This record gives sequence, C-alpha cells and structure tokens, in this order.
Amino acid sequence: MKIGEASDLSGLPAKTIRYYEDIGLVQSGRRENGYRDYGGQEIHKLRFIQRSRSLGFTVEQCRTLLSLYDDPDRTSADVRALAETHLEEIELKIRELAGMRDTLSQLVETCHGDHRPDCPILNDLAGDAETARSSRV
Amino acid sequence: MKIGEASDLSGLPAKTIRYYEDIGLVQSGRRENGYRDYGGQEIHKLRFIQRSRSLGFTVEQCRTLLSLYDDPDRTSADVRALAETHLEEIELKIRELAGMRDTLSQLVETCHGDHRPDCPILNDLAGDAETARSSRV
DNA sequence: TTAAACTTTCCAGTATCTGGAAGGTCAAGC
DNA sequence: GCTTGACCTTCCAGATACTGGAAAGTTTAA
Repeated sequence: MKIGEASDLSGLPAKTIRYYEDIGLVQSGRRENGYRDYGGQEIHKLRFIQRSRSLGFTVEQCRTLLSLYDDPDRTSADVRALAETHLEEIELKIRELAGMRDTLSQLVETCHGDHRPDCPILNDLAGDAETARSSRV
Repeated sequence: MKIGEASDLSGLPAKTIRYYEDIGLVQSGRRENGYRDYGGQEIHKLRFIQRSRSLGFTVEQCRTLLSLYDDPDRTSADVRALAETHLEEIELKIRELAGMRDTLSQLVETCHGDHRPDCPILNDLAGDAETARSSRV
C-alpha cells in the first residue's frame, strides 16, 4: 500500500512516516515508480511507534523498544526498566507542572483582572514579594 | 557589572543572557573593551524573565509580560488573561501526562521484570490488547 | 485531455537554549 | 615583562520531533 493508506492505518501523518524512514526507524519498500510501499509488517511497526509515542516515549526510546520487541532473547526486565525510567520522568514533569499550576492559580486568583494597572501577578514576577503578598490578602 | 555577575544575580546562564539579547529581550550596554555591561535595571529584567520562565511562560509570553510591566496604562485584566491562558495550557499538559502515567504504571505493574522475554508492556505497544489484558490478570 | 489527488525530494523553520571553537582582555603572581 | 587562568567576545552547529512549503513527477477519474 502507499503512504497515504499507511498513514490512515497507523494514525501517523505521511510526513512523519517519511521522517521516521529518514532517521532509520521504519524502512519501506519502493515501487517501480518510486513510491514507498508498505505491508503488514511495516504498518505494525508504525502502529507500535504511534502507541509508544502517545505514551510519551522519545523517538530514541521507541527505537530501543522496537529492537527489544524484535529480539527473542530480550528480558522483560529490560523493557520494564526502560518503562520505569520513563515513568519517573513523567512523574517528575507532572510535579514540576503542578508546582507551576499551584503558584499560577494563586496569583490568578488574587489578581482583580479589571481595568486598573495594579497586578499581583506582575508584582510577583518582579520579585516584589511584599507587594505581591499584601495583594494576596 | 559584567555578564558573569549578572548571571549569578539573575540565576540565568551567561549563554542564556546572550541569547536573550540576541532575540531582543534584554539589551545591555557595552564597555570600551566590548564587554557587556549590566546595571540594576537589566538585572531586574533578567530576574523577571527567570521567574516567568520558571512558571512555564514561553519566551514570547515573557516578552509580553515585560511590556505589560513597563506599560503604566496596562490593565490587570490583560495580565490575568495571559496568566489564565497559560494556566489552562499547564493543566491540559498535566492531564495528558497523568493519562500516560496511569497507563504506564499499570503496564509496569503487570510486567514481571524478570529474565523471561514475555512482557505485557511490549504486548500493549504491539496492539495485542488480548495478550496484554490476559497478562494483566 | 485535463484536473484533482497523490506521490517524490529537499530545504527551512519551530522553541529554547547549549556546546564548542577561536580568539581578545584583564588581573595576579613570579 | 611575561605567563597563566579566568573571564569575555562572536559565530556555528546541534538537540527534539516534527511541520510547512516549493517544485516536480504519477496516477486516477471525469
């Protein structure tokens, strides 16, 4: 099948599929006219990558996951270690974002959001903790 | 003061300060020898940006925040709107990451992580929902 | 025959720095 | 006076993961 159908079946834009080929992630055959040609194997790989990416694995991690998948001598410990590392990164990221969210939502709450220029958000950003705090009362 | 001290006082790497100058975010004076020269105003701006970036605002949002800060005719509504937009983006990102975390932690839990190749994580990525599910019991 | 819908390659741009090379400046110590 | 080391300068390239667009070739349908 051509790249358009591969795109439909994998859920990946054609551009992205070509990009994955460029970086050596998923090869494809070629027809006589130069068009890429995909079969079940490739679609399976593409879907595997799509799913992995949707779970936040980096492209390089996808490469590793694919090679583990293809390796009959892999151990589930290897796979699990990779997933755990990634999970920890996600949890770290969530904590960082939650910190931002908490601070920001406090600031947004204390800001009147009216026509006047006085703004605790700007005061906080400016490091004017005192002004920011007093506005917060 | 020179860029090294500006870096210490602002918490930004010298490289980053130069970058911010490149993109027209914070200008600096120059000494006769060509070295950048910073005063209290610039340090204040750099700290403002550092704080804004630490709350996840993009560099372009920082540019807007700075111009609002410098504008005596701003309204707190404008600032608040920007912060709210950003807050919503953060909350969206958190929800996305939380979804990944939930799926991943389930997968990690069901994986034995031993020397054997059978792995529910890979089964899930491969779209083999049945195998993945049965391993999950 | 013609037009639409595909496909190809290649180049550039996004966001936010970061690393490194090659070289200039300055202050301290011998 | 000279060297050494810590600064500073500019400029170029790379990281991540695509995405947009141009120019051109191919196929399909009307």
